[in-house]
Amino acid sequence: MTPRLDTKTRILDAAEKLFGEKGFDATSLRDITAEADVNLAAVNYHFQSKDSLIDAAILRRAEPINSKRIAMLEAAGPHPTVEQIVEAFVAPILEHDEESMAMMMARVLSSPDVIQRVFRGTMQTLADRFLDALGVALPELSPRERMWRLHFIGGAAAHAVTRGPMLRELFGLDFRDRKLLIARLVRFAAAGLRAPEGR
Amino acid sequence: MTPRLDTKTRILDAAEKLFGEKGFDATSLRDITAEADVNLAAVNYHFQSKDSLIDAAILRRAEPINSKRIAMLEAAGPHPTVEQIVEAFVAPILEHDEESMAMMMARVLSSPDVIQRVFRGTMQTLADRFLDALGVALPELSPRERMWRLHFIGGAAAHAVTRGPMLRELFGLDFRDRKLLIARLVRFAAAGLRAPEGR
DNA sequence: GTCTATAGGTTGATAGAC
DNA sequence: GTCTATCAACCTATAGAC
Repeated sequence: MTPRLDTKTRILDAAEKLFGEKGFDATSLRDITAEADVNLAAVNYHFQSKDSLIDAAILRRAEPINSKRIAMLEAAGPHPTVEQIVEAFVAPILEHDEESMAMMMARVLSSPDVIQRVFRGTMQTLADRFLDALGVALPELSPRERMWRLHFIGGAAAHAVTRGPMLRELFGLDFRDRKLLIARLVRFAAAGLRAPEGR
Repeated sequence: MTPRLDTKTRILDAAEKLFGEKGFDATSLRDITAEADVNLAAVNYHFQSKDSLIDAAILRRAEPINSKRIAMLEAAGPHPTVEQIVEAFVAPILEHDEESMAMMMARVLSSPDVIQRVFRGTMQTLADRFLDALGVALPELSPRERMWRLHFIGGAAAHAVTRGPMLRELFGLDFRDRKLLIARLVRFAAAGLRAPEGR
């Protein structure tokens, strides 16, 4: 039998699942404690408030993901291709084992309020790192155009995750499709990045 | 002086604004009636429930937008270019006068629950229409690849809208930037659509 | 660390006077 | 059609026993 995880982890796991499924505002602490099979008061003991729990749930995943992004980018050497840059940017979100986590991250990307509270410094330095890499691979693009295109790619990735379950309902998709989806997105995004800037 | 709009319209306007800013779940009926300067009970008189109000607020905008999408696609003639198809798909969302509406639509796109309840038939027929047009312009792409790429573009458009206000904080953007943003997105997406499918 | 109990506030919805 | 007043249900957060 699997040992019962400690309360704090159980809460985080349940919160992540429900935040992804229903969103942050629609998920109550009671929903979470029921899912985690722990007492309501345990939430406020281990975390101080609902907002702190949201932050903790997000940061538990965002940190390793962003680390992996940087690692993949550096593993590609000093002159990564456009494809390598894009894959380092999107693969760590899309390939993760737990779908619940990807769903929660998609919620984050589409909630300006949460993003502003949690991501501020972290995301900015990450974006700068990738914008620099893009600047080397595609020196003919203006900085502003690079920024917009990186946002487009982030939006496409988030959307792919959010709509994933719905699309899986329509077509039967097996587990290998996650790698295939990454390949699709990389090809699409790399071609978009290479488009001439125009005017 | 501008005449006071009727109560039903005032409620819809206020709901749209707040839904876009805070999301559907985080916006209470009291928030809405305060913003609209109408009585709380008026919401349940004109609309039956909060869910019905959400549906009404979305459909008031979705219908004209989708009509305009189809109109732009048909205005491009029987053999529209890839650029014309993309522009017909994204411009009606991005170019609309009221930012509040664009924000609300972005919320819809990132809420699987709401999308499933409201859009089911409408969005499916719209997507089919654009997938057919893409099939003519890019016959070498498989139907499934076309579908994924259209989703990527929808996600990029939604993301561009959601992050718009935040980006506007960082750089000073004037009102002409909406057309420029559309041009950027069209160029990026058209190049992505033309990428070879691979394998 | 985990529980019960409850405070204190907000929510969506409605009944009924005007 | 619009208002006041109110209900029942829900929420987050905390105090205090074990």
